Order: sequence, then C-alpha cells, then structure tokens
Amino acid sequence: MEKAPTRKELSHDRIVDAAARAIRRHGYAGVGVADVMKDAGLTHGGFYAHFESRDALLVEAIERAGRGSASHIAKSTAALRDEGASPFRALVESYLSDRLLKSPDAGCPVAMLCSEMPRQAGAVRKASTARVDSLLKYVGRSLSPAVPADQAGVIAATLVGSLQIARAIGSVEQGKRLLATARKTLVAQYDLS
Amino acid sequence: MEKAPTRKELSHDRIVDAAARAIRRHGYAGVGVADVMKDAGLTHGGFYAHFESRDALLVEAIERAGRGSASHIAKSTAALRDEGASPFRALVESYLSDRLLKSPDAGCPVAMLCSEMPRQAGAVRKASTARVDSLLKYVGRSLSPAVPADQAGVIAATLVGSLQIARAIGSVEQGKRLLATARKTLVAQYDLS
DNA sequence: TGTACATCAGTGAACGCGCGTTCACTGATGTAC
DNA sequence: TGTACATCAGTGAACGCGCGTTCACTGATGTAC
Repeated sequence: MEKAPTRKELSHDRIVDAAARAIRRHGYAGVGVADVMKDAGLTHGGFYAHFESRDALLVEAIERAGRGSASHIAKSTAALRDEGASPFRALVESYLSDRLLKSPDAGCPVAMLCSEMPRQAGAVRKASTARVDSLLKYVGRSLSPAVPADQAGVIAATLVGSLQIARAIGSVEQGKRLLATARKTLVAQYDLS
Repeated sequence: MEKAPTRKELSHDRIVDAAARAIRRHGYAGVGVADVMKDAGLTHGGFYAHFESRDALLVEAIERAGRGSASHIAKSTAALRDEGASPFRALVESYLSDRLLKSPDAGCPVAMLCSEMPRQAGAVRKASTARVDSLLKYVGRSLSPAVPADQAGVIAATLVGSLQIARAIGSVEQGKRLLATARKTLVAQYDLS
C-alpha cells in the first residue's frame, strides 16, 4: 500500500521537475537555485532543506530528465508500432521528431548536454554518463538482430548529433530538412526488418 | 609587403589563441577574462584595450578555433591522401582520430560546443552557427559525386555525435571502440570511390 | 648619435552584480491528552 | 471533539566569493629635433 506523499515530498518533486526542465533548456550552468525554486512556487531559502547542494539537485534533475525523455519516447514508439512501424523505425521517428526542434525541455538530455558532460565532475558526471549508457542500451535493444550490436554507438551518435546540428543550424527549415533526411537515412541503412 | 605586427597585435593574437583553446576545453562559460589573460602572459586589467567585451573575445575565439581545426584537418587529410585515401575517408579518419579523444582543445569547435549553441545570443550565436555551416560545406565537398548532397548534414551529425559520445562515455577504451566502429561504418556506407 | 617628450601597452586595485549558501524566524501541520 | 504544544516546511534577509568591467597610474616604445 502506497503512503500518501507528504507536503515536503510534493515540493521536492516540483523542484526536481523544474530543474529537469531547466537543465535541458539551459544546460548545467543554466540551473540556478533561485530560478528553480521560483519555478516550483517556492522561495530560494528553503532549498537546503531539500538538497545538500546544487550539485545534488543536478544529479536528481539529470535522472529525472532521462526518465522523462525515456517515457516520452516509449509512449511515442508504442503509438508508431501500433501503426505497423518496426521497433527501430519507431525509435528513429520518435527521437528525431520535428516537435523536439522547438521544445528542447521535452527531449533527450543526452542530446542537450553531451558536449558538456566531459567537463562535469563527481556525481554530476557519473549521473550524466549513466544517461549515455542507458541511451546506448535503449538503441541496442531496438535494433534488428541482423544489425551488428556494436553499431548501437554510431547510431546513437547520429541521433544525438542530428538533433544538435538541426538546432544549431541557421534556420528552422534547414533544421527540419536535416531531421527528415536523418530519419530517412537511418531507416534505409538499419531497418532490416 | 607585410608590415611587421606591432607589440599590441602580438598580444591580441596570444589572447585569442588562449581563448580558442579555452572555449574548446571548457565551453562558452569556461572562457574567463582573467584566466585567458593569464594564459597569454598578461594581467586582466589590459583586456578592454583589446576587446570591447568578453563576448567580442568569444566571437574571435570561435572563429580562430574553427580555422585552427580546419587547418589541422587539412594537414591530416593531405597526409592520408598521399597514402592513397579518398577525400572522404581522409576526412573521416582525421575528424575521428583517437588523438582527439584526449586533447579536445585541438579538435573541432562544433563538436565541443554544438549543444550549447542554441543557448547563445547575438554575435556569439552567429559566429557559432557560421562554424556549423562551414563544417557542413566541408563535409559536402569531400563527398563522392555518387552520394546525394543532402547527406552532408547527417554525416556531419554522425561525426560530431560520435566524437561527443566517445568523450562522454564511461571509459576511454569504450570511446576508442566507438570511434573505430564509427570510422569503419561511415567509410563502408559513403566511400563510394 | 643623443636627448626630451608624447604616445602606447600593460598593471593592479576597486566596483558592482549575480549566485550559492546560511540562518534566525514565522506560520502551518500534526500529535498528546 | 477540543485545546496546548512540538515539530515541520518555508520565508526573506544577509554573507562571501567569483567574475566582468573600469580606471588612475606606470614603464616602455617610438618620434622630433
């Protein structure tokens, strides 16, 4: 039997949610204690009753962002599979969906944070690389048995890189075109079902 | 006839060089005025005789990092081409060389900064997206005529993403393995010479 | 070639602001009887 | 069920530090004669 969450647990949850949104939108450095608390409807003073430090918040935020993105992708792939898509094609179309171009705070945290990860330290770094490993495993599981398992890394790299470059490029139309060719190319190369 | 550079021009050059190294190693936020000046053998007070603002330094640093990486790759590809590699294979092996895993301050700034670019503003953002465009063009020029031109974006994404994930992943050996498969895969898929 | 002076490049102290962190206090929640 | 009290969750002011920026000053470079 589930215990009803205490008032403090509810607050904690809102704080982590706000931080998980912020870290995908603004990167590690973009998660400010005061801003996040305000987003969660609180004042900054109460922060240290919930977390030992800002880094401790980052760790929870990364994990939550990862789980959030994973469940978002799971839902999206399930819908595509119902329409007859293979697991791999469903993943590609979910991960590289046009919608994620404009709303980065719903997308995969690995794509948003990857280039900053090697610069992090301690627990933050650890939580980050755990997300990368998890993405590689996820991609690996979606591959057709005909595709060699060591391709998961390159495929994940293509997914992550395409989303990043599509966002970094000059115009939105260019970005959408890039995503479209990336989807088409990946499916053509790896969807051996 | 070339004019000999003034003392000030030499200092300016050293400052930009230091910043170009720092931005690839530590990202946009990792370029500190005082640190960069110290790296260039100066004290921080003189900075504003050289640049209007920190952002103005970032712009020059990004451009220099781009040119530095481009000339590094040009040199490396030239050597590989002498050994008989196709333009595309030479690019892939230069861009995804194992050496770059450990020394990010010599690598491509797009790979180091890509996920942070959409968060930048004004001139810094402009200088950054210009580097992305330049990378896409560079990749495009190296493609065999048999490869559709719109593939340049996906290929660049795979290059950038592979380098990033190889760096972000847990162990160095895993990173090297990822780079190796990425090189092999890209050559197998696109080197139609 | 040597001296006198103006300009230039760099120094180091100081300022202001943002941000993580701390803390004394308050109002709300929950427990004991 | 009602009252008295202890604990809990959150408030808001304050502190300290780092960092971009400014500025009065100094020593070095270069020019005029």
